[in-house]
Order: sequence, then C-alpha cells, then structure tokens
Amino acid sequence: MRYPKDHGRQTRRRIVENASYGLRQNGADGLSVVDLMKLADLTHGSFYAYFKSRDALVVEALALAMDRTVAHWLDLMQGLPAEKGFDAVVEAYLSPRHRNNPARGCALPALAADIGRSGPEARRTFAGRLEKMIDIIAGLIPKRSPSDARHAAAGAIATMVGSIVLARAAGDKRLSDALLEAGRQAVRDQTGSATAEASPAD
Amino acid sequence: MRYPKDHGRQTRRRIVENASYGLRQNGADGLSVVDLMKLADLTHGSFYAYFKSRDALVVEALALAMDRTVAHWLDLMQGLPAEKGFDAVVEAYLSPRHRNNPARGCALPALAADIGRSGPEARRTFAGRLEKMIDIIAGLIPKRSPSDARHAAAGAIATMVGSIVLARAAGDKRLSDALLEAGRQAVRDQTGSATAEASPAD
DNA sequence: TGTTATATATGATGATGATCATCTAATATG
DNA sequence: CATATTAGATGATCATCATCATATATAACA
Repeated sequence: MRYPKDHGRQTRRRIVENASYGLRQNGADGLSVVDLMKLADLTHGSFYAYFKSRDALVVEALALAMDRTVAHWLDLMQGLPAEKGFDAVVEAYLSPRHRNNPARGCALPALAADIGRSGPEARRTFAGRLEKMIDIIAGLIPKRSPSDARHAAAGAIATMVGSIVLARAAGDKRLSDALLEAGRQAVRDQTGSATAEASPAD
Repeated sequence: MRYPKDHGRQTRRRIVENASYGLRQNGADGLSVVDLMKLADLTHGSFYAYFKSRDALVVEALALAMDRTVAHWLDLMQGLPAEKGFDAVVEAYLSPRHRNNPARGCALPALAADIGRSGPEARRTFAGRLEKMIDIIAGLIPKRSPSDARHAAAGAIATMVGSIVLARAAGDKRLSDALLEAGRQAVRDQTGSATAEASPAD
C-alpha cells in the first residue's frame, strides 16, 4: 500500500525508540527481531525493509539512548551554576528511581558490558557518545585544567556506572541502597563537592 | 561405563571451571549448552546428568569466578600493610591486562549487568559474594569506622567496575586507556591514598 | 571372570532464532 | 478515476536452542 509521505520514516523511528527501551531493559541480545517489532506494534516481516540487520538496529538504538541521556543531563543542569548542575546530575543518576528503571535510564550501565563484546561499529558509536558525555560532565567540574577536568569527569562517570550496575545486580535491597549511597559519597570525595539534594530520574 | 570413584566429580568441576571462563568472556547468555560442554571436551548430552538446568550452571560458575577473585585479592595483599595492599589490588584491577582478559578477570564487570536481569538465585549468590569483596577492601582502608570503611570500599569497587566496563566497551584505545587511568585517579581521590605501582592481573 | 553400575555419547523433540521471498491493501499521483 | 507504488503482513527456510530419552562402553566389584 502506498502510505502517507513519511509514514515509513515515522514507523522506523518508532521501532528504534521502542528498541532503545527494550534493549536497555533486556540487554543487547535479550530481544528477538519478533519481539523488537512487536514493541512497535508490527509483525516481524517488514523488519529488513528498515534495517540491514538486527545488529544495525542495536547500534541505532544505542545511539538514540545515549543521545537522550546527554539531552537529559543538559536539561537537568540548565540554568544552574556548574557545581549545582553537577550535583543535580549525580543525584538523579544515583537515585533509586534510576536504578529501578533501566529501560528509561542511561545506556551505560544497561548496555556497556554487551557493547564490549560487540563489533567495531557498536564500539565506535559507543566511544563517540561517551566522549560527549565526559565533555559535558567535565564542563561542570571547576578548578582544573581542561585535561584534569576530563579525567575527573571520566572517573565520576565510571563510579556512577559501576554503582548502578552493582545496585541492579544485588538481590538484597539493603545492599543495593547502600551501593547507591556509597556511589554518591565516592563522587563527592573525588570532586571535593559539597553534599547536595536534587531531582529524580536518570 | 563405570568410571573411577570420583571421575564424575572431577568432570563436573571441569565443566563449572571452564564455564566460568567462557561465560565471563561471552556473557551469561553468550554460550549454549553445547558450547559449554565443548569447553570441557564433552558432548552436550550428559549435561543434565550434572546440572538441573543451564541457569543452575551459570549460578555455580558465577560463584566460582567471584570466589577466585576474592582469593586473588587476598593473595595480592598478602604480607603487605593495609595501604600497600589496597594499592596493589587497585593497580592490578585497573590494568590493561585485566581489561584485556575478561575471561580470567573479575566477574563483576563481566557479568553484573546480566545478573541484574537474572532470577533471585543468581542475585542472591551475587550479593553474598559482593558483600565479602566489600569486606575485604574495607579491611584495607584506614582511619574510618567499620561502617565508613565499608562505604568507602563499596565506592572504590563501583569505580573500578565502572572503569573496566567502560574501558572494555570503548572502541578507541586512547579513550580506553584514559578510562583506566581516570579510574585509578578516582579511587585515589576517594581514599586519599598516595600514588602507587603494583602487579598485573585482575 | 562375569555382572552391574554409571560416565559419557548419540540422537530426537519442539521451540525459537535471524533472515528472506512474496503477497496485499491503500494512497498518492496522473 | 485508474494505476503505480510501497508500508507492512504472511509465511517459509534453515540454524540453533534447551531439554530429555536412550544407548554404549568400561571399570569396579562379586
């Protein structure tokens, strides 16, 4: 059937967007092509009209998820001075809400381990966006040379990612909560920032 | 055939041990039962004579891997004063060698994300051993109440895990190396320890 | 030495996987 | 209004999966 002008483009976007949720939830290998298409209310057959392979969709979904996190960070820090912005991002990242919502959360804890086992395309996509994320956090860290700030930003991101990964894996709620709190404290210790209170979400 | 007394037990151990390597390399869902048995030079059929399910083997392999890391840490710190022992563990953990050898490395960066999506049994096994790992690191951190030390230890472990996960995923070698260095610096900043040089391996 | 117990192999089953070829229906364009 | 075009559906292919039933070979034991 001949459909409205860019019906195809919109549908494609819907597939990528829903995949980016589903894959964060279930892992890069956690959903079949049938599952992925079902998320967009489609049957499996047309999949290869949109993507050259399942892997290609995974890469696009990863890129979208990471771009969304970047946008979310920029939104969280908007209008705040650097230090407050940094605290806002950290508090949101290391919140129970973020831990409990992998599908809508940052792709790093959800997918980085899988990307480490993936092909060069996925790794390159990942590396490029991670650099961007490091840049943004580095811009919030005061009193350092640009290079030192990037270093500190990378450390803070690693701490946040590790805390979420471990907090999600720990079956025990007390331990899981303690890991989030330990992560917050560790980031503070790294950057010498003050204690802060901030908003929810990733 | 009737085999030597505990031939079965030894074979079972071989399966679990090889699985613990293979699963760290390829992820908790990355190898089929056929693959897993092939690692122990066996065909697939006898698998269910040893394990009640594939998941049961994953849990055993996870437990073994984590126990080995605990033993390795104790070995690394043996005979050293607390602070030197801590540095030795951190330097070994955040080394290129550990990043490049997931199969023989710590199970946390290799499998924690998968465990977060697994059943309660895997999560409980994971949580129990993670507590042990936190205790060991806490014992190396000076000048704190036991509770503060555990907090700091959890933060340091989270930083190390996040750094390795990201360093493995980053396609770019420069970025990957920078992430390891950033992780080392971050752990130092968290614990106020001095710079250190130490041995390789996980 | 013959029998039995059991470690591992062979092979089957039914589900599910990714990918591809083909069909159909609806709309945009003439 | 007619027709060309194409979004999406149906269905098939062949591979691989976890699990299970059964066979075989051999060492232990009587």
